[in-house]
Amino acid sequence: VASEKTIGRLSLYRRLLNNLLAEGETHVFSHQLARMARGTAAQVRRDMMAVGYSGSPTRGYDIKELIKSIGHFLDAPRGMNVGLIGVGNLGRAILAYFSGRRPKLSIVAAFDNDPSKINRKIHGCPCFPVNELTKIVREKDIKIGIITVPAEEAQRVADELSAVGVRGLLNFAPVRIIAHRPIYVEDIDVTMALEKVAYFARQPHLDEVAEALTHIPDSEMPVDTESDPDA
Amino acid sequence: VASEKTIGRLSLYRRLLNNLLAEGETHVFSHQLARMARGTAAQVRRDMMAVGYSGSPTRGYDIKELIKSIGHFLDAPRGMNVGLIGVGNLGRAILAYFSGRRPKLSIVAAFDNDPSKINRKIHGCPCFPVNELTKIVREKDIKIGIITVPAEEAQRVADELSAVGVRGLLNFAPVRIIAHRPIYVEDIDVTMALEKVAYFARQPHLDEVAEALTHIPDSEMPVDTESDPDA
DNA sequence: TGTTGTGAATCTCTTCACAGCT
DNA sequence: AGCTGTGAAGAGATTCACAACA
Repeated sequence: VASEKTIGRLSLYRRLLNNLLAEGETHVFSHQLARMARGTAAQVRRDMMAVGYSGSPTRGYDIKELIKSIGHFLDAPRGMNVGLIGVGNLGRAILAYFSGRRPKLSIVAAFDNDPSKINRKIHGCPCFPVNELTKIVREKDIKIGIITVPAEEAQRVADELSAVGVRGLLNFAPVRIIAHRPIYVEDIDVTMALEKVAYFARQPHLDEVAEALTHIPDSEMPVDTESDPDA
Repeated sequence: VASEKTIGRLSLYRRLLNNLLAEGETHVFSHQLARMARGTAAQVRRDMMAVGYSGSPTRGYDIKELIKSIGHFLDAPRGMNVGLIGVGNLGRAILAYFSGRRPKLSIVAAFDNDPSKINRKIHGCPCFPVNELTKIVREKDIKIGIITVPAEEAQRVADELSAVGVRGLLNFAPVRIIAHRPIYVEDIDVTMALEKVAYFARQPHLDEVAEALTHIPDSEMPVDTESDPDA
């Protein structure tokens, strides 16, 4: 078990590694991965400790092997089925993005009440009426729910899902869901994110504020400077 | 200036406070706000220190006043204009959600290349062709960009935006943007979020894991127990 | 030389615990 | 009695810095 932050970064590393692989690379050093992930080399190495993968001091990390190790660590061995509730613009965007990818984490059912949406496939995903939620979640062994319904309905949907044994929720509705049994809830709150951007964008010249460190003069690398401090 | 986490929570508190106000409440205690925000009372009080608002020991916080104070602290006095690039499903979802709200943070222009979308209003927001991006950003004094284009185009769009003086980006594309000048970037990475949920949902019985603490038996409150330890 | 892996130090965030107020 | 505001302690996350290795 690792911290929430580490898990998030591992997911990011994996995506970056897949990109590298697609470009034909075979090995990568911690500082390279760090730069792509906007982090530090030490951080990358620390995260690798969590997955238990070791690189070679000469060649760095073997990309293929590392992807496999991260997969071992992150993914459920037999994958996990996901359901999406609320096929509005946002729901469709997510269906489109995930359709076909990630066999270990596939959206196997969508739910909505609009008759024009139900009983057909949307971006490759079958869509059911919401009143069949319980039935289908059981049938398809859905363990994770993505909530993309309007704010007013989010709590009710969450209650239903957790009652049928769903173990995790990704909630896009601008509401803090109150769970009545142990369940992991991750909120994606666009308003909060936008207000954060507005706040930090406005800070006079905290140019070097956390995330803004993205600005790196190409020449110097953010390697932890194991270099001579007297230089 | 406050930490990223504090800013996020303040944005959340404000939304919760507005809900309370709509329900006719006038005052709130730190532990009430904390429960709604899934936090602790001490945390709430600490965050209040950042905005510099003081409550009364007897009545708690005056909701109206507190909302005003948070606004003072978070919002730019004259507001900030926002532009959205990429009017796909996701872009439309965001336009729909923000249309009309937040006068201090309004989306004043959208951009896309699809001829059927440009030169008309979508959810109340005028839509322009992407090749007019620079011109319109200048004209409308846009300071924040929301990137909802496909991954391949995200970096290019970000470069253009930062070149015209945009100071913050909210990026939905599954790409780590490399900034070439100081600019604040906040990524919303749905894949990462979903994988996080999958990971923690799967943990055997770390029922009490961080976010899962949502499960509160209604009776007992997560007040910091300034109570008698001998009881 | 330049890298990895990791104990130790540092930095940041959260919680505790209590004085002060009403 | 029960709350707020806050110094101080505690937890947690990140970074440093160096031994070990190729």
